[in-house]
Amino acid sequence: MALDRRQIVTEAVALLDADGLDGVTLRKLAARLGVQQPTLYWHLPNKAALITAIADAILEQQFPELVPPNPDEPWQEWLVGLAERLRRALLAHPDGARIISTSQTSLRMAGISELAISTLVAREVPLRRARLIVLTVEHFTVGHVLEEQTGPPATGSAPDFDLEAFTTAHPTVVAGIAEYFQDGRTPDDLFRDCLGVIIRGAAATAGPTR
Amino acid sequence: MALDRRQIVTEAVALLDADGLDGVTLRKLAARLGVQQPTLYWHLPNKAALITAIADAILEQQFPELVPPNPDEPWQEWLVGLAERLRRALLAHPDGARIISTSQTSLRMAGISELAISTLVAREVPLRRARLIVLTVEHFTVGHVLEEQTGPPATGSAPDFDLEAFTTAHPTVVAGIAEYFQDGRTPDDLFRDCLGVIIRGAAATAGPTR
DNA sequence: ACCGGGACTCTATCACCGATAGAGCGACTC
DNA sequence: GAGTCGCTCTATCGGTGATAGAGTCCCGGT
Repeated sequence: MALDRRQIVTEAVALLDADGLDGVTLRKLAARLGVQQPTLYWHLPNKAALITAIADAILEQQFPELVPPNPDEPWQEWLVGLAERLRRALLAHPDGARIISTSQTSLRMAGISELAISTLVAREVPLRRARLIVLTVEHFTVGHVLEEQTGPPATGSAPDFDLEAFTTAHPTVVAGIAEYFQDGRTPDDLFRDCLGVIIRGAAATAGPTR
Repeated sequence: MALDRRQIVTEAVALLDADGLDGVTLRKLAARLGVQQPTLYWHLPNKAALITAIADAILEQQFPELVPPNPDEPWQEWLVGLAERLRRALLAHPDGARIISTSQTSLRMAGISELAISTLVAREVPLRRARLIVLTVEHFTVGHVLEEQTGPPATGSAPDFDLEAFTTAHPTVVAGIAEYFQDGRTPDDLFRDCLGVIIRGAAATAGPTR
């Protein structure tokens, strides 16, 4: 029963979930598939291709189909929803953001861009502005999740991190964090709020508000 | 004459410039320093620490000192300039964006955040909004440069990339690129224009325009 | 003058990684 | 039955980050 690419990618994602990106090894992956490591090279040209395939699978999971907004939904809301789905796709697996930023531009990502830009254009946003807005949202999302996932070094076990010194050196940063999360706000809210800054700017001169 | 950390980092950056991030190897670095590889472990706990040190050095090169804006400069302009300096810092070395996104939050990066947020607060932007704006700008910048540096796979030698198929599948994306660059615009302009979207949103409800 | 200790570098070696070469094997076709 | 193609195997390469533990050399205290 021949090994097929689909099965390889599925198991690779499972391995990613279990061991993180650094744990995704051709040998470990082969072992999971009950096969020797060089066998994988019959199906893949190299490891980078595997990573790209994983990136595609991660996106596919959250974007099984690309759907434009309802005709009466403002594009701003729809675009926010798209960015939130993208973020959830990246957060759904360890190092998700690292993976899609490592892989060369995947076709599926281009498909998302195509949908987003053309949707805005259909809403009479000029092409140039539509592209700027979508690029901004996409790049911000990747950058943001990248930091979300790199973020906490370890659970309370910082290597030599001196919190007290950090606080006195960066009082405003610390105060800003404390202020934001004091009343029950979550990282989801933070992402949405940052996104709001972009969308507000996008709506400002994008043409008609809806 | 003892090897010192400063010297190690300097040579590591040179090696990065020559061979890219994947070329930064403890053995190659040691060879440049006229030393055996395990010697480096007396000065560094592990390779991750080296990457973090490189990230710090890259930022230091573009931000030798952290200067607030002139009293009469609008914070919007100043923040754009800050983001552009950050981008140039990342672009100045191969894989610059990958490096700072890999390294755990460096102190120098926190210093930049501190300066930016406190500057906006001094201009009477509420703390919460100041933080949102700065986070948005920073994350966007990293995400943007990350793609700028990952971008072109090779000079005309795409692996199996079918441009024609891509164009028919993503007409709006391709049209957007063509439209933007047709009249001499540069990637620098693209970054600035995207940043403009964010800044416009930031100014919209940030309080006084200046 | 000695000598002990710490700073710094060395050799040797691990376990593991991605990748390649080339043999083997089974099924299917002619 | 012979050959071919699809797929997997064994063996092995060069390279990587990391550790163990043995020097070496200088400097300060006695």
